[in-house]
Amino acid sequence: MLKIKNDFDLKSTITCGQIFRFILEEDGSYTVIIKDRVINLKEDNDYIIVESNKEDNLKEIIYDYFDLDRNYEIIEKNILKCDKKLESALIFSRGLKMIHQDPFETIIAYIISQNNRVPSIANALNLISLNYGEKVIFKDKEYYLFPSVDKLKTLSTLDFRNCKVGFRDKYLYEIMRSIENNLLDIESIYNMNSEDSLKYLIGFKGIGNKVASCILLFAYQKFDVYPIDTWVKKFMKEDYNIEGEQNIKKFTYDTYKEYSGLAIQYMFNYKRNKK
DNA sequence: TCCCAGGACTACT
DNA sequence: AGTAGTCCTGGG
Repeated sequence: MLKIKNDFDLKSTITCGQIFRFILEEDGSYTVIIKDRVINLKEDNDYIIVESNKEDNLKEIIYDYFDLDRNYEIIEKNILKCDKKLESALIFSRGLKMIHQDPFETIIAYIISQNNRVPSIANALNLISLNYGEKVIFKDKEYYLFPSVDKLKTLSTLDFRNCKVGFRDKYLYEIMRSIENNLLDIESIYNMNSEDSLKYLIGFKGIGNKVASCILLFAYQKFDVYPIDTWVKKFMKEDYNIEGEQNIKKFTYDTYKEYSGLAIQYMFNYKRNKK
């Protein structure tokens, strides 16, 4: 068991739409599956109690995944300096972290996310894990890890289809081929700038602008990249009177520079969740 | 039963 | 260069 103290808003971070596979337990705690283990996190006053089936390196894994070593206070100050109007969104979203997800799992998850709803996406990812991932028993319950690259390489288009991914089956099959013959080098994206990595990802079938942006923000921590959805459009229209994706991109990049993705995430969280 | 929402691809102008 | 039609699933 691990006890952490941080200005970390567990609920917002897990439920704000960055990840699809999490379980809200009856006691209000959250269970997530990270790398090779199942992890349960429970708020306890100023602390978060972390339990897992594997204790080794647990602190490192949690800090890396929830981005707890980054100084968000400085980022918030910088964003605020660029735009005073974001103050209420920043206060509302304090403690929201950008989850550092596994790139491979994120690529698969967001290809499935195209033209799809959150419950269906989660269902497909759970089926893929159930059918091809390793089983882990934790507190008498069964969980399934996300399958390895090598495991998913062995699947046919039909195998993917049977996991309820629909017409995206061929994209997933093709992306596994691209990984297999090194056309898609997952590690190399860490070393690319945002513009190049966006172009690189969009070059693969099944990955368009929105999916690529999600992958870069949520798995590669490229904070100047972000997806534009209806909530972002609504916020930009209502609060800044800006319309059109190009205009939104230009405005946010001019205003928030390298933290555009984070600023947008704070807006999104505020707009979607405030009463 | 039908209808709808949700991104990217393909095949058209 | 821009755009209508199409691909599936789950829920109303």
